[in-house]
Amino acid sequence: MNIRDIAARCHVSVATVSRVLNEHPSVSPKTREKVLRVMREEGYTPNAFARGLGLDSMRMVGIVCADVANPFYSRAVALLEGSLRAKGFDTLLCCSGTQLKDKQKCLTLLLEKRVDAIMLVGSAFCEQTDNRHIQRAAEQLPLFLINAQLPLENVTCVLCDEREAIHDLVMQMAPQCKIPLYLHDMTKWAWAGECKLQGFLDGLHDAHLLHDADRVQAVENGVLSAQQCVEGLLDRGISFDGVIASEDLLAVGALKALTKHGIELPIVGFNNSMLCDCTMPSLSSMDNMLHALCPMAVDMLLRRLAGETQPRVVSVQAQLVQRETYRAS
Amino acid sequence: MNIRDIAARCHVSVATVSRVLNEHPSVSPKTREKVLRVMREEGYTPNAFARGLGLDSMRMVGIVCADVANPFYSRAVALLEGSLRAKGFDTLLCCSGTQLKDKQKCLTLLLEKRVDAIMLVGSAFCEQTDNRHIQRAAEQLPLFLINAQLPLENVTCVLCDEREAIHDLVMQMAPQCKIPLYLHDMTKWAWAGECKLQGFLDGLHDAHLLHDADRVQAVENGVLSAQQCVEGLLDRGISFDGVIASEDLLAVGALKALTKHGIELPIVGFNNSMLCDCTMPSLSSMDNMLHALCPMAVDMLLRRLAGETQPRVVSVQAQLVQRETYRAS
DNA sequence: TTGAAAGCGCTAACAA
DNA sequence: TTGTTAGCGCTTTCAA
Repeated sequence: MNIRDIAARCHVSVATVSRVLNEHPSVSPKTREKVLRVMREEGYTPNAFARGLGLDSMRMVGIVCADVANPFYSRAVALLEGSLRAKGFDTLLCCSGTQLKDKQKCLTLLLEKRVDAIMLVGSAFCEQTDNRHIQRAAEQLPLFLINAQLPLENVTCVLCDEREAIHDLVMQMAPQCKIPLYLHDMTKWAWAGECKLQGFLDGLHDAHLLHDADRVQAVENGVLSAQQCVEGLLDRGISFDGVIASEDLLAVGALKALTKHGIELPIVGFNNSMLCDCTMPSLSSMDNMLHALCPMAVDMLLRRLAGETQPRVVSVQAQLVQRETYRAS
Repeated sequence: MNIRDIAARCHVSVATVSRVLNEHPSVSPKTREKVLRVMREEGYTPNAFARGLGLDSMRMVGIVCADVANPFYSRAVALLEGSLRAKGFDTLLCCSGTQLKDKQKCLTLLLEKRVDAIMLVGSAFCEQTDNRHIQRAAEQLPLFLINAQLPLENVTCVLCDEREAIHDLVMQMAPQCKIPLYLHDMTKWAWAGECKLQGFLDGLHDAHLLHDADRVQAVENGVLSAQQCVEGLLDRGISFDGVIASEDLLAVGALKALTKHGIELPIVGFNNSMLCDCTMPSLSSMDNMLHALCPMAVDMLLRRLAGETQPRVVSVQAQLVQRETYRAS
């Protein structure tokens, strides 16, 4: 059932049917009613892509993340999808994994689908070496990086300043934590991970705290790994008086280790995930403001599609959400 | 840059370029090379939808869930997306929310996009009253329900038998739990919720356990709500000797309440989410086998697209994952 | 092995 | 207000 069938059944031209579809004003009410009625009767559904072909816009945005099963990404995807849908855009979702080759393939697929824009979620898309695939995509359409930064022409970055977040946190905790511990997720190199780590180091420096080899612990991204790490430190008598983690999951591991040893210390995680309310005591955490970043990115996209020029980088400040494991004094 | 441009630059016809694109054998190696080279030089990207228009398949599947920020749904979406991508299908993601009207709109949108199939994730899509929108969609294309069941023609259901899961769990726990408590998520009516609840009631009956008004507690979907509920019971001196929750989140709340009161009881959650490893003690939970369900659904979809007839309902058994809060004796 | 041309479903410019 | 028609980018049939 296509526009021609409807036109025939109504004894009008396809143009008239098309006008009805697009709510064009210059159709007589009578004709409009007839066309609408027949459409309803026949259960007609217009073909969005046939339309898109001519209009050169599929009203579709490609969202890419490494793995939408990861709560951080799924949150971002949910927020982006919602904002986009509200503006009449559909979401083509690609979980790319972390292999460069697969990420490249995702971008190619999206370009073939002629999406109106691409949003890459997470700093997994900042390669250390080769970012030409991103550059190439950005030459064809608006490309946004969510919570990541890349100095490429035509790439817009909307992110939370995580270096600053951790830096300020160290400073803020300094009165209570003279020898803080930083749990660094080393599962996979990531730009964001490096930023946070740098924030911690800068914080140590600016707060005039001791920086020795034990201050930063590299662990795998999992509760158990963090827990074992912290227990190991305790067993070896390595002292610390507070924990900052690059991920809530790691903070949970630290909390478990400390609780097991009957020790209570300030702990702050990162991402402000649902885990924070699940521990005892509940976990304080840095919120990277996805709920603000994502709608902002969509707004910027719309303006860009409308022809307005937009800033290349927008960065917002993280916010500490205080729960039981740490409160600023 | 389109197929005609490439054809012109190569001094061949568009048909030949098309054949190269589709790896059609009857193109001379020399011609093929030339065309491929020019494509590369010009950075040509074929338009997937122009292709789809003719072939009448967009190689795209619509996945709908109420909210992909919910870890249960995001896990399912991730698994489905991965399986689909492996078979060359892209995923159009729709987070529909729980309003009937929005769900209907999602289906309409997907039909307009001429997706090859639709997968509805979660029992939020089993309305109590009106499922005609699903029926209608299923008349146009293969439609799958993941972890939900609806007695509609042409609708394939792939799910975990959650009634049985809870039923068997009650039976299994009976030696240790004579007066189990069931935390029922009443945030929103859902078919799956009713199934689990029924499973609990059936379990009580078959295990010859007492069924009184206190056995089932309806709570909101959140840690705090469950925690307050259980604390309330404790305060009022209502006795129970084990907790089963319809969601891990609720189990966490129960665990918090009990821990706070220094009480240790068997607790089992549902979904086997990442929360289970985050509590102390770690949470035992029923796994509804999404990692099996989702690839299975995709397999069935492919067979169906290939013309094979498939069973209307496939149901798998849940699996208890034993951690510290409960082990079968 | 290659090319010409019809057709996929829709929009919009132009005519009437 | 309505109709005719030329695209949009690609595939495929039929001929050469």
